[in-house]
Amino acid sequence: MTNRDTATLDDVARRAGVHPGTVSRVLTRPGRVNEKTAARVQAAVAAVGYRPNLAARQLAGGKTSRVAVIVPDITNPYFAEIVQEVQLGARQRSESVLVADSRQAAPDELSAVESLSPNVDGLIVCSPVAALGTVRDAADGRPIVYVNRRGRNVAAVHVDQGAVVTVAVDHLRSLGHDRIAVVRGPSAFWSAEQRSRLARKLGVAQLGPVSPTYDGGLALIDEIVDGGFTAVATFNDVTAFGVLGGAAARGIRVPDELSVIGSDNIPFSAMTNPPLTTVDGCARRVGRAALDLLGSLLAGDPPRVVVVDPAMVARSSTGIVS
Amino acid sequence: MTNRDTATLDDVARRAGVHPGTVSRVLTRPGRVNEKTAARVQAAVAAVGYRPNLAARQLAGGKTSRVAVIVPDITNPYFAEIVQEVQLGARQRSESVLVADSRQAAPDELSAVESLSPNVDGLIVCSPVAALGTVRDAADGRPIVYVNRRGRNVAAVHVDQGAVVTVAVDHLRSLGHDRIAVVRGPSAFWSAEQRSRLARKLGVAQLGPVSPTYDGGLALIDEIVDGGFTAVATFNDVTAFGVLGGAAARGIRVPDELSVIGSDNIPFSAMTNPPLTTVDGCARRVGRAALDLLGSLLAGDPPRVVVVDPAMVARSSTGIVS
DNA sequence: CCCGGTTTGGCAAGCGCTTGCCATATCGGT
DNA sequence: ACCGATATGGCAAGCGCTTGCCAAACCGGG
Repeated sequence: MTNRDTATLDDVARRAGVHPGTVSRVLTRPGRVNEKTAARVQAAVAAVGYRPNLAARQLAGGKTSRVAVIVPDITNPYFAEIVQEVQLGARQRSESVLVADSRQAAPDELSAVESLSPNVDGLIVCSPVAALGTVRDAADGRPIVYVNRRGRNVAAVHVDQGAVVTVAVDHLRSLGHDRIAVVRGPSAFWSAEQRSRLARKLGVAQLGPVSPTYDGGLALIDEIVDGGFTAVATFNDVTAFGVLGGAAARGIRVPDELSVIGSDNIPFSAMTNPPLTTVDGCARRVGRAALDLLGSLLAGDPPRVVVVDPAMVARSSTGIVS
Repeated sequence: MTNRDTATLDDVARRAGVHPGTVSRVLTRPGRVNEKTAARVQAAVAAVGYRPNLAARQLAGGKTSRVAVIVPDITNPYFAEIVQEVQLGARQRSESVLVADSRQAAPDELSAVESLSPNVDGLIVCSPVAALGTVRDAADGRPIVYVNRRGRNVAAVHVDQGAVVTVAVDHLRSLGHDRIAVVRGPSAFWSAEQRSRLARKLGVAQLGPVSPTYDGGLALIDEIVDGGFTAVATFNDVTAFGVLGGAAARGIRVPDELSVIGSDNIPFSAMTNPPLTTVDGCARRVGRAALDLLGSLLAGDPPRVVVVDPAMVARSSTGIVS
């Protein structure tokens, strides 16, 4: 039983004694209609409980009131937090969010962009691995905000990747470590490349690249031991968990014998044993900024880049060198 | 530049030498059109790269090719996995998924259902806390599949909550424990109530209820110690992490002095120290089943309930009683 | 060959909204 | 009072698609 009580523009118009077109203007073109009339219309809108039909609106005008978020892995809390934040912000603007999981595969990424684009006002693409040009083409003209990826003349919000490395290495050095290793992430990631460059500049040893997973970290332990490192900074928290696991399996005490520092500061990083020292990736701030940036793009502003500063979160997986 | 001038039904019709209405039928009413003509139309569709305009389709016919998933917390990997699985299945059916995070609050839950409903074919609502009647009303006639919540005459897929408790308690008893405590979840959750009932029936002590968070578990440690329990089964993995954390803080060795068993089997449960024994909530299976069930509802089938059996995942946070 | 029944495909009426184009009202200035 | 500029709101043409209705074509049996 479909009780389609959905009031239409015409209902509102009739009740307010104006033309439907006028109602439409009141709702979408502030200032275009006389204040007095507008008030009358608004009253009618409230009275009949009018809710615009998005499909009709999109058909006629092109506006969808929807945004898409594409993440490499929704199961990773870092991205889940971004999605959550975007969703929260979108709700405030009466927009809804479509999400797609690309499984870090360029083809999935592109097909997601391509199939979602026609039905959203804009997209937020997180840590894309596909070439930015192909993404843009797949988006069919819809504005895009990239997260943790930069490019020529594109809107983006990203954590300062150089600072991530600097902050971690500084922390470790201040603890007296000088046998420090930085773990490389998959080279398909822009962030991984940025960090690698900085590590090189800092003259810090690099391990990997390994896949940014638990197993990736686990597999690293031999290399760490063999290299005689006393501290290691991983690509992300999950990888750090792997290192922690590997250390535990080998009976290596953390932080006494090995200091481990992650990246992202996902909620779980505070729940491990020992709690993980990590560099906060500010997921919520990033998510919020991405949505705001998309909003400004939609408003016609030129592409901008927002850089957010990472912050050290010192917990118990790092300690003074023994 | 933009060769995406989106071919329309008319373009296809012209190219195939038929009426637009016929093309529409070929695309949406299998068998309604002569096979020969249909083939010609399909060829034309492929030739011009036709992609149906969802907005127009929804306006005219009501079908949206979209489903909504509402979760209490997308940041919890259990739900993230469900969303991921739904998204995966939806992609195969060329549907997209809208997600909303209700923050476990009934009002948010209802407003999400209400605002999403008009623009989706159906909804999957996970662990709702609101009264099912109000949810149904908010959905304005759209079919709903509930996850981990049962109700009279509604479609649902849920883990057998009784079995979750049974399986955990059996595991613990087989290890020799007889001072076992089961942690209650928030009574707003159907699953929490079901488990509580079973625990009572099994004659097992219950602790809490506590919020299903790390802090909730952390706070439990005193009660556990004071109660002299040698084993505790928590409401979910995150709560178990809290208990693990509390135990570590008090110098209580797990599993030697205390066995801890979680529930959900989120990926992180394998990454803790010690790795957490848990009852698998089969997120992916649940997500998949929910989407399939929604599909059958959409096809006109009557509401059905799918029960999935939980499975023990024995790891290292449980051991024989000392 | 004829006839009623069944396919098949054309036709056009919308679905609810936005927006360019106009006609009319309004208004300040002279 | 008169005039042009400007603010206001009506009008209707679609946006791309689905679908009920109907006519033409087709089928098999008598």
